[in-house]
Amino acid sequence: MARRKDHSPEELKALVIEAVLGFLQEQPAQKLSLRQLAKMVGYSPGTLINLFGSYAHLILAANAKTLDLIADKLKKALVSTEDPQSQLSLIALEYLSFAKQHPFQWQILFEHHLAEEDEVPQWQLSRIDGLFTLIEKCLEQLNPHSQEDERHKASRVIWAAVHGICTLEVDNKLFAQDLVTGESMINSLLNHYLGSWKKSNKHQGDEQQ
Amino acid sequence: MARRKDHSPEELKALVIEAVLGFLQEQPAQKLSLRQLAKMVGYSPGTLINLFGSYAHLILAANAKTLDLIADKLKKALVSTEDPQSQLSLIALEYLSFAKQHPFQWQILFEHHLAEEDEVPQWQLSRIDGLFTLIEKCLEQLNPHSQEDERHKASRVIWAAVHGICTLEVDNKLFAQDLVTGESMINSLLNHYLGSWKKSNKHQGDEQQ
DNA sequence: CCTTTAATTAAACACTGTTCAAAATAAAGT
DNA sequence: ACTTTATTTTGAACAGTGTTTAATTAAAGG
Repeated sequence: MARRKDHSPEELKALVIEAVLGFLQEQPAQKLSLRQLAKMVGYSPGTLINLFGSYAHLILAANAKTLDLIADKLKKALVSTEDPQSQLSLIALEYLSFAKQHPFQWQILFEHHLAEEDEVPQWQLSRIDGLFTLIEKCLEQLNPHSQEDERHKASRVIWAAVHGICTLEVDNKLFAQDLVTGESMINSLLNHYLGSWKKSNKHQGDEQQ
Repeated sequence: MARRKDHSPEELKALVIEAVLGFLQEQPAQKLSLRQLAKMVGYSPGTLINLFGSYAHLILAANAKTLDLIADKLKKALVSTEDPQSQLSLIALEYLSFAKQHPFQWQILFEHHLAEEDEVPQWQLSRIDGLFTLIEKCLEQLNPHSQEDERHKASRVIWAAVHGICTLEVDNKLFAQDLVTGESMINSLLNHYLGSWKKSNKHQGDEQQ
């Protein structure tokens, strides 16, 4: 039992990740396991472990793929219009759309925690940084007189807020009446927040008291 | 091996929940297990299961306790000032403060998912509804001319946004420079969003396009 | 005092991720 | 072509998980 070489390591990795994401299209992450994943791709559990290092790192690799898919969606949405506020609105709605279409894939992306002894790898961090840069560029178009640290902060606020809306929508924890959807909440958030933000240039109205 | 009656069922439940929350003060939820929890309180795993029904429902009971603790904190913060915007700011900051002080307890509160076959119990839903009512009352003071469905939506937007900030702060996924803290983000969010919201009464400026 | 009732648990069950030595084969060396 | 080396793959064992169940025992009722 050795060297079947049906697949190269990279091929096998891609195969496994595909199996993970396929599974998560229909069942939650709790029901996924290394052993049945191994059965799906026709290899033994041990093989998958010395491919990825551990089950946790296997999930991390699948999450990296998910992040790439999301980044692609957002970048495609970005080019469909010129107006920066519309751009922000579109990428936020695309973000929500992905979360709703792939709820389990979305959940595991943010609920999977590595053991604290090994830190999140660099390639994962730079992926996220790229998404923030996307937003900051919109903000710069929206208010060219804004300072970089203002845009830095606003990008975090906006993303965290949109992210919160998506999370609670997917988890069904908004307890909102039917007319209040994730989409309408994102519109409300962006219109009010950006409406005020783009007017507040020379550092006033941002801090309270 | 039977009927020790060292504790009444309610006493034992409280004891177990205390053990859960105590454990989560120092270790993440993944490292908690029914078996070592049983050892902590000096009972067998089976006893805990027919007390709570299952491990998932045991965690749910601990989460209910957490929600009560949070609700208490927020209500106490509410009475310390009269100004509605300050009230909203204070309860949001208290919410963040709890998340930072009890990160693992906080995480399990929102990352624990019941199997879809049994729905979330009613007493859990009404607890959350109470928190939304808190916010809606502030919004009514902030803008007495606002309509109920406007406040309904705004309360969801604000809470989801604050919640997103807390989640990403706890998970260390904001990737913000040192000056941008969860607190400063909450201030930015509330000042800009509420600043625009309280002026937009008669249904305008809320929907986009 | 005996019977019934109910609480408690040990043991078994079917899982889980991980480790490791053994097995199998492809590639390299002669 | 044959041997050796190196590498990939895995089955089996291990320690752990939540859950079920039959057996045990203490308390309550008559």
